[in-house]
Amino acid sequence: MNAVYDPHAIETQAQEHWNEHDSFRASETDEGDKYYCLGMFPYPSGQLHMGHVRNYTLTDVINRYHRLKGFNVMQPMGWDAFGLPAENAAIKNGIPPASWTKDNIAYMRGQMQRLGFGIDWSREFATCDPEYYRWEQWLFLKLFEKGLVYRKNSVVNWDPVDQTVLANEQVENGRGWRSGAVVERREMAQWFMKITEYAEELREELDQMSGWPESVKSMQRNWIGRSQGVEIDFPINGGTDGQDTLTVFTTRPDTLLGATYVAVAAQHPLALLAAESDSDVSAFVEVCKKATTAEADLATMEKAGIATSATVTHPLTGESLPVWVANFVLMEYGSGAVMSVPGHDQRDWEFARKYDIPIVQVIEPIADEQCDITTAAFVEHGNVINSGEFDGLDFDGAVDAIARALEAKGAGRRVTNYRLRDWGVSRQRYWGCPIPMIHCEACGVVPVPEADLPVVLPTEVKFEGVQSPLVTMDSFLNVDCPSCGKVARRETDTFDTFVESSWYYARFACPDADTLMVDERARIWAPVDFYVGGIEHAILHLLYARFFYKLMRDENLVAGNEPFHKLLMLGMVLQGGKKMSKSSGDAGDPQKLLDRYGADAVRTAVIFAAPPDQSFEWSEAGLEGASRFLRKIWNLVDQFITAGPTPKFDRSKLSDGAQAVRRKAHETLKKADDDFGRRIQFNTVVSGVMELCNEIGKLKIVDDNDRGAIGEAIRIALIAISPIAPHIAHSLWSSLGETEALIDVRWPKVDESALQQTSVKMVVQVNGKVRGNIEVAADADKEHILGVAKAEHNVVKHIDGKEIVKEIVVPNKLVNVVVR
RNA sequence: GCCCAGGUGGUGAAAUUGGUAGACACGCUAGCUUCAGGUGCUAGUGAGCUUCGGCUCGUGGAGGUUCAAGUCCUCUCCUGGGCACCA
Repeated sequence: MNAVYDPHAIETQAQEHWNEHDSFRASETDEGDKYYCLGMFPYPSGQLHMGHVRNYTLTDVINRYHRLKGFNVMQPMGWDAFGLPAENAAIKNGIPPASWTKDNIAYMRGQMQRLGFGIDWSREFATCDPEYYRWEQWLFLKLFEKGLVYRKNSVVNWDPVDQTVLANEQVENGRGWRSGAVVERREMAQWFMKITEYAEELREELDQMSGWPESVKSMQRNWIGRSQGVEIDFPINGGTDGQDTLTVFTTRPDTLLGATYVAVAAQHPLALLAAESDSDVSAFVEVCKKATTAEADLATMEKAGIATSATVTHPLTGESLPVWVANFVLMEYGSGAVMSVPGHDQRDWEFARKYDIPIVQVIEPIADEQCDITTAAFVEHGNVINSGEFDGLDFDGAVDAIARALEAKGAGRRVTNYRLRDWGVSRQRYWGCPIPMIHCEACGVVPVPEADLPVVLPTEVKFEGVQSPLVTMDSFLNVDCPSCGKVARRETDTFDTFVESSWYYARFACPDADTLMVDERARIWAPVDFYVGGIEHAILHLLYARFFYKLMRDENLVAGNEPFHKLLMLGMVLQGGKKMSKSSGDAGDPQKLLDRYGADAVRTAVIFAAPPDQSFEWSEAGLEGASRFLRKIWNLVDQFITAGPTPKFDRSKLSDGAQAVRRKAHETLKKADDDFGRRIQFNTVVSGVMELCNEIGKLKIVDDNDRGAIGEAIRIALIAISPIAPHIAHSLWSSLGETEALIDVRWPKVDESALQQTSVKMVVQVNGKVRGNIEVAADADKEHILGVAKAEHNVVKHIDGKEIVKEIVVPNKLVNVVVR
């Protein structure tokens, strides 16, 4: 072997070995239980950033560890290839999105190969391949047949200057990012998937998903947002046949008698009706149109509203309540109208204060809680007051009594409501999967016949302005109506790119399946055993993917109900305290780090920097240390080999020093196994191996028997570090004279006898403060330990002449003597 | 605004079940080696005090539970992620 660590030479060699032996080719028939750990596939933005390196290194570590444990591992890679950045590049540079994307993929694939990931490249695909996206078109048609897909109007951000729909990201302070024009809300017919049909299953199953972090399950639960309450009909005074009741949903029917007004969204039919005859209302509705569709903006904006001349009748008291139009009521949620109880809802309270609407108290506290509705709403549950026959009831009693009273009058009903809305999948963009629908003047909307799939997205396009080229492309647009045969127009909207990422993990099982979305191999590899990706995907992507898995299950394509058995949410790699983005420069580009330090050092540094679930600010500082550590291992093994081959050894005849190193080696092996397999914390594996190497380096070897034990310790260090730094481990392993390549080796067994200690060090505390250290026999009893502890000279100083109140002995850890 | 995380030395972090806070590294300081160095090695490195034995303080902040709290409870501040058309 070379005496100097040369990462580039050994990394090339190791990768050549793996390629020649097809080490990462996954086969359904290989021995061992299948294991499928997947990192969320990347958007091919140009080059890898450190977030990618971290994600796929972690995935590679987990998969390589499972290889060592004898599993049949499948590690694929693909490309989430549709999306906005490709269009932006096309608009800016005139390069068609398809070729831009292809070039990016080629470059990033090269970087991944350079990093030595154990990927089965035979399974690679990009979501912009028609052979891939044809199957989501196929599924969409199936769902259309089943009634799980429908079309309705929905609000988008409209840029009146560029005449285009904007993504929320493209709206900056209410203005279009390119034109600077004030963005408007505009209604458009869009395709929706009925994810709400699966809301209960998606919610309920979370309780069984023990492999998912509680935080993610909690976020999803809140997102689905099941709430039980009552739907109440308020008759509209002077209403017409078409519009004679206003329906609201509330989770607090116990406060119904405290309602002093009702509020509707600016897009609500009642608001639009009022706007026709009232110019002030009309002006307010216009102002509300000039707002983005983002919920965060709605929630933080100044609450505002306007009274209409309309009134409704309280279903129980018969009282007349005014109807207000308010900017904080969401048309998308519930019925787009709320009853307002300013005494017991803080937002209603602030609104009532602002507009001088009466505030009535109908709930009083049970215990000694603060309640003064002149200063704030009282939002806790309590007992009903000022509510006639319902007075004195507690929350449950009041909900029940009021619901029954409403039901008896036919003015309300108990319902379960979900916050989750159906998934709008239409995007008015070019670079996406065409929605397989046809618009015929005579027949209306007609699905593309299955035999005509895929509807291929034309890739030879010229961008003129910001509009999708499809809209003006006759060769794409014009099509014979499948129903009547007359000339019709294709749908020019494409799918939300979340559709592609909702099922790609199953396609990796069988990327070449050409007669089915996924074939029987998906029943072998799916579900994914371990899914790894950024915490920013905790809700949307993971919820849509779960939804799609159930859709595929219902088409008899996959086994089980959930796509991801275990889930690891990575913290973000930050830059300047923020999520890394393409625009933040090349500081995140790993290329120059790879060139300078090599793949193993980059991998080790990114693993050593922080535990996986923690966000961290990227810095190159760790590279130097990682590189130094690898050099240290190299030199250690080099010195060892120079002294000759590894002799056999008798574990009973080791020197004390060699015995201690051997114990450390087996401790490290045991801890690494636990860290890799159970704790999913790999930075401590690196530090563990560092400690082991430090101890090996310090030991003065006395004889050949000791040398045998050191040879064992070195091998343990190499195996333990191999998932993280596989190239150097591969190289040194063969330099040690091992004939089997490290990639084919199995994780060794811990020798429990090596872990045994004859004596243990313990800490002695007096009143919880450390006052000394003692060493006692490992099997010493409590009395003996206490005796030694109380004899320790510094302990004596602190207990002398005091009364001993309590003595606590925690075996192998500490003694605490409590004195007075 | 709502939901979910996180906050520990100069820096990245460790402390797994309530039991020695700061392992392992980076950086810095001093010394040695080499000497051209992006080299290697040794020692020191939380703050303050010290009679050099030790002592006091210390995990964003305030309170609490406990023999014992980074860890559990209550409140609070700050930072990050998500909020349905960025992926």
